[in-house]
Amino acid sequence: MPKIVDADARRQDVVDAVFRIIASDGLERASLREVADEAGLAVGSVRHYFASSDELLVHSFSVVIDRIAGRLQAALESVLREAPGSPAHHEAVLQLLGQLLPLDEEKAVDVCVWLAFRTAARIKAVFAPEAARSHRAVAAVVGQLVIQLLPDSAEQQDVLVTEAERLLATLDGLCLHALLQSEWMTAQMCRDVLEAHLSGLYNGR
Amino acid sequence: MPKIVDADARRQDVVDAVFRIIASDGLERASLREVADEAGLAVGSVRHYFASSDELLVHSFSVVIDRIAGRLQAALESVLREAPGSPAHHEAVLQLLGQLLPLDEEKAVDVCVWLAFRTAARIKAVFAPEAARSHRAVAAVVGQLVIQLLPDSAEQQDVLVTEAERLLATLDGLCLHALLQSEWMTAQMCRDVLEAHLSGLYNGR
DNA sequence: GCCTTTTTAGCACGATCGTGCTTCATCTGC
DNA sequence: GCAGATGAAGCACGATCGTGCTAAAAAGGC
Repeated sequence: MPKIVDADARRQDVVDAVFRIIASDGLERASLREVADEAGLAVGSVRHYFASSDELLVHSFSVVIDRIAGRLQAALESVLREAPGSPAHHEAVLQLLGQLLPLDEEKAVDVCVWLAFRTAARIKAVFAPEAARSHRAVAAVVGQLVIQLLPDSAEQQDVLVTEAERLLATLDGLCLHALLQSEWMTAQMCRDVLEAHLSGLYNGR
Repeated sequence: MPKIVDADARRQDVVDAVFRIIASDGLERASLREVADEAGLAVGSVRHYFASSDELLVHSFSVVIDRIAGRLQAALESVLREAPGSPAHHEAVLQLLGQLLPLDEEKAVDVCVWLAFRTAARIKAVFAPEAARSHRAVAAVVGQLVIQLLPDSAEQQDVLVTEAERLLATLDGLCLHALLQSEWMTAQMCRDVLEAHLSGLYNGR
């Protein structure tokens, strides 16, 4: 009876439009009208798939979290497959950390949208649950990575926590700088900073 | 002839209202009407002192940059007064880096407003010049600090640049986390992370 | 006491926003 | 072929925004 449309695919098209708008014009410009235009639909159509503006944005937040967390998880498994200390292991670690940086066009959109939602969650309470989920997911992966990199400090829980938090902070700071000063914070500079941080991790303990 | 009002003081009152609104409700809520209400004035009065909304916001950005840069400069002079390696020197360095973190209520407002304007500058071109000035000012201080902390690497320009950028990234990341997850990223955690980073800097080279 | 200039206050316009609601088109199952 | 569910589109309302503009209020100089 109904007109058959792949609803999930349509929803994803709309979410992609949201991502493009946030990446280019910021979260505050991601209104229903702008999103509908970008997706080539009418406002009423977008609202057919998302009950409200908040639901659309929260769902978009959720999608970008899943995308990033999925890439992180896959990269973590690559790290765990390599022998600690080997060059391949080192490269896999760099690859993992690079998932959180805007090193190519696709990841640039993702981390930009991701950061926009996280900062917006400070003000807009509807984003808070997803922001907390995002934080837990990333912290879990980076925490496991730090445990892997600092096996000698396994008994010193506080050292592991501090180092995980330090690595997380450096990553978020790099991400911020790469997004705000892209001409200065190049991909090479990101890699140099990560190398320096890792070498400090290896030698320090 | 005129009604005598200290125009500069009035402008500062309005700017303070802008700060409070941004810190509590975000930059996008800092409209002329909200700012006027917060300052206890009428919209027309605010517009008497600031030609437009953009001028008000850009001037507010400039004020917060000067505040932070001034504190950084003063802290840098304290650092330079102490003998490198002494406990007093170490404490002065921590004090300097803490100027960029929301460790008390006053600094929390400042760094929150500061971050809001910097991220907005990615989208709103009117903020770009001040954002660039902010970046230069902070990078100059942190750069001098890194030179002071790594005298042995004075000839390796690239090492100094990388370490300055790494310290900047860690600071911005800590600031972001402290603002977004204030219950987890406490002042003590910030200090632990900074201590770990500095100890890595001392031993690494 | 009045005049002039600064300060304060307010109105009105067009633009944008989210959203409740209605209307039309489209396609499937019978 | 047609009934009915579903997708697509649009209107209208109230709220908020920046801004051009006007007008009242306040206060020092004469």
